[in-house]
Amino acid sequence: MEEPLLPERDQNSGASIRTIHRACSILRCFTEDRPELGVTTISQKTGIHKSSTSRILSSLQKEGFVEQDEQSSKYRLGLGLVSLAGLVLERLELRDVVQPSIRELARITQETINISVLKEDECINIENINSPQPIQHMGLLGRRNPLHCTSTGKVFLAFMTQEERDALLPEQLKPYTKHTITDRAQLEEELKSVKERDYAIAHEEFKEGLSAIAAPLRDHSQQVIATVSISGPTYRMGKGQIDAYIPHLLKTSTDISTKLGYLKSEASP
Amino acid sequence: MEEPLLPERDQNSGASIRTIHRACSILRCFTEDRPELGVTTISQKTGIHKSSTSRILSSLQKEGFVEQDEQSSKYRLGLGLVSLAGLVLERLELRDVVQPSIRELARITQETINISVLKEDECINIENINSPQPIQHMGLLGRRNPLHCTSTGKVFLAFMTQEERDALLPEQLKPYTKHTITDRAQLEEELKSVKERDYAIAHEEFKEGLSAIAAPLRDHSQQVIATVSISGPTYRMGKGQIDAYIPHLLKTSTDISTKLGYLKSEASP
DNA sequence: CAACAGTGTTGCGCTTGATGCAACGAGATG
DNA sequence: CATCTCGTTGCATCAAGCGCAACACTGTTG
Repeated sequence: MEEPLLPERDQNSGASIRTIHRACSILRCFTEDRPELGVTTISQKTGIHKSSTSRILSSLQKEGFVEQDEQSSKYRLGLGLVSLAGLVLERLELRDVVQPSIRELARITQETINISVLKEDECINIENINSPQPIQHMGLLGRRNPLHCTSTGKVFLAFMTQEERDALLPEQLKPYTKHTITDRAQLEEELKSVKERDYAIAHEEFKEGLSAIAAPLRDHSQQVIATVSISGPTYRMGKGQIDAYIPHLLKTSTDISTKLGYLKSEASP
Repeated sequence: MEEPLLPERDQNSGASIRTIHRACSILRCFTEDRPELGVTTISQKTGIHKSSTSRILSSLQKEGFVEQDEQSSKYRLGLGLVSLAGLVLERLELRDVVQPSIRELARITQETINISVLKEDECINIENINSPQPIQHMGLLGRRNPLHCTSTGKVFLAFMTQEERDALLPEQLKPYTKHTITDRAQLEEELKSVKERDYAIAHEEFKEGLSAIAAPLRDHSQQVIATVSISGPTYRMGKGQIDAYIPHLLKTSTDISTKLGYLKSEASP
């Protein structure tokens, strides 16, 4: 309704099968804020005719990818997706490797720990241990976050080449809070500092009241393939607390990187 | 190759859009044992022409639902699925409710804890805490398990009506190990006992060396909507150990059920 | 209570777009 | 270098998905 219509996304190279593209567009309509949607709404958001939308949803329902509420007859994403995603996660041997290390980090910090990977212009959480504390347990599996305003994202950006960064970042950086860095030059400065220190900090740059620190995980190819992060409410993540966490975070990241076959080389001035 | 062709599944009511059904069939080809598949293999498994298979895969790749290995050019499931599944999990308020209780249970038992829901004729793990112990951490998010030979599945079966059970269970129960109950009458006996005790035990009925116990979670409608289970290697789950775990398991399940609005009624002889 | 404004679903021809064929290029293998 | 086998792609065909419009249904409204 209030959202601008998503134009049927014009894929770059080679035509995608239209029906599949449409089905995926429909699945992508569902968000954290709007977990349940009606046919008409989806139709408006995607620009797909109402009857086609209804038929595609009905097909997806038979496949278990969406479910329909008995009463409201609205649609929501289905458990079939969870099964498939489970296979994806199972495939990532990374998850097994990190387990003991992050468990220890979680025990020490009592805050939420996340492992994220880069996927196009977002980072996706592939493993998390939630904070046992009553207030806040943000980190959620599969959650996608922007790059320029999260500790995790800034780590990925910092270890890219300038070209890769330019390809991923838009001209105008979207402000999420009043602390979000929206100036490209300023962001570049920040990233340089991240690269030097080997970790990134984000204080309420993405969400008010949320702070996080992240460090890179590297494998045998010396590439940054993932990040480990600690996140929690800002009032528990003050300067002193973060300074205390940093050594543990860096120890965790180097431990995991070593297990992944990373050999620390001094040849990176 | 060695697998029998999946006939293009004839859905019961109303025709599904063919392309979508095909795409989903292709996605379902990937399993735990075969996380990477080539076009030809998929084509044979699904019975879809090789060229169509290639095109559908290519479309799914553009959507992030599958990835293609650079070298082998084989396909595997993609991270896009994890993002969508994340939204599904987020939607299940159940997950939030159970967190503190199962964390406590994990702390006490030091074994893997799973929360599962019933989806058609399988149970799906929607939340888990892995055992911190070095040997075995089975429970995996999104993992689908059969009903008749798992503690979790037997709980679901035990609290169904006879008709529901008959609809879900095949004539011939598939033997997974030499301990799997394959006789329907014997299973009914077992389920009656599960219903009386309010928990189920499975000793190597699904996988050799794996044991588990499960209890039902009920909501305000008095229905069993999920289960909580403790699983671990059999040598750590002997008779004595299980007897020690049962009270904790039952306490956890009743705690969660209470939070879900379940009111224990004595009126069920 | 009838008219209405929503919803999601469904026959029905039309034509678009996904299909199967076959040829192709790229690696691997002998 | 010939020969597999793999995944991809141009092309003509025609079935399959499409938009239209009518439908059934619910809840609201004058």
